[in-house]
Amino acid sequence: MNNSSRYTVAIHVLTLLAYCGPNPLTSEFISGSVNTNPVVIRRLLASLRAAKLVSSQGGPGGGWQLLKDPKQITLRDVLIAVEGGSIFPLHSSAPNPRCPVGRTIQSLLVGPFQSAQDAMEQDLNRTTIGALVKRAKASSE
Amino acid sequence: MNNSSRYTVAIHVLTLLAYCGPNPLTSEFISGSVNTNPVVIRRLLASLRAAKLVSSQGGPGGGWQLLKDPKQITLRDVLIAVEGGSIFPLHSSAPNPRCPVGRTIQSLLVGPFQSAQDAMEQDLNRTTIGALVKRAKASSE
DNA sequence: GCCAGAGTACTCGGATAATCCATGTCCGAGTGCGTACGG
DNA sequence: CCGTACGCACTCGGACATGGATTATCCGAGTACTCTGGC
Repeated sequence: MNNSSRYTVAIHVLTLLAYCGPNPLTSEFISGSVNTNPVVIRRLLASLRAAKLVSSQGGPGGGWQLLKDPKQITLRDVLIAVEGGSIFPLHSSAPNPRCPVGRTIQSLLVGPFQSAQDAMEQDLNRTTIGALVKRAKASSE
Repeated sequence: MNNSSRYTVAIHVLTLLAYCGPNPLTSEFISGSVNTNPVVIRRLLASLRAAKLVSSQGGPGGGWQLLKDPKQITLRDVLIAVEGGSIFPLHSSAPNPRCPVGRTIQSLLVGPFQSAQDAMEQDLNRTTIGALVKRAKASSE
């Protein structure tokens, strides 16, 4: 598993976009909230754009906007957008095929890994960006 | 070897230890099956030893042995041993506390993240190292 | 024949170099607005 | 007064350094077996 905070930051950014309404936000502004570099935000949003969650616009008044209703974006959608495929990557270099365990272990793990990921994604589907925005607004009062 | 495959390699190694019976295996032998460096195996097994899953022995005839019945080791145990705490790390640097989203997002995510991880771990608990060994032996016939 | 001791081979464990990935910095490409000029 | 063309500020996007982390290599510490010499 990639122990990076990409996923958390992605949720943060989408929540911020939804929180600040329909007007576009620049990567520099967003980086001020996340407390990181604008380029990191751009690269992260590029993968979210590939997942059709956001759009980018250049020039003055440009920036990033949501393409979907925040209530329709679940944490599962975000996870898939930033992590791509499986949460549990297999060996980066193939195991030894001459070992009875090495040549079968990957095929044996596909099932349990997929099952565990499905269980997790089903749980993540229960939370939407819209719900996070609602709670954030409630907390800021 | 990518850090992200630590979990898969850990399962591989434990399965191999269980497969090869009670006799200890050296890190060099194990690395031959995983197809990586012996030191990587040692460091990985060090964390499994900290979790009381394996023991190490120096000298001739030494190596690594399981400390528990393979049927009693679940994939969840392995995950906790190698990943430690949470699957979804929060921001590496704290978000901007002056932003209403930044100062609340982390506390808002703790719940959903914990819930999703619980769901995943519950699913991982269904598979044991013993079951993997059984399937590996069945496949090699 | 039996025991003690040294020697040797084997394994883990830690320290140090090399490599890889993520992050940060810089500059170019494109866009939209404002302004100035000409009709 | 109106329309057009130019210039400028702003933003994203990609190319090139930089830093930290992971990995690989090397050497030392400890252990068990084996061989040898003495009793």
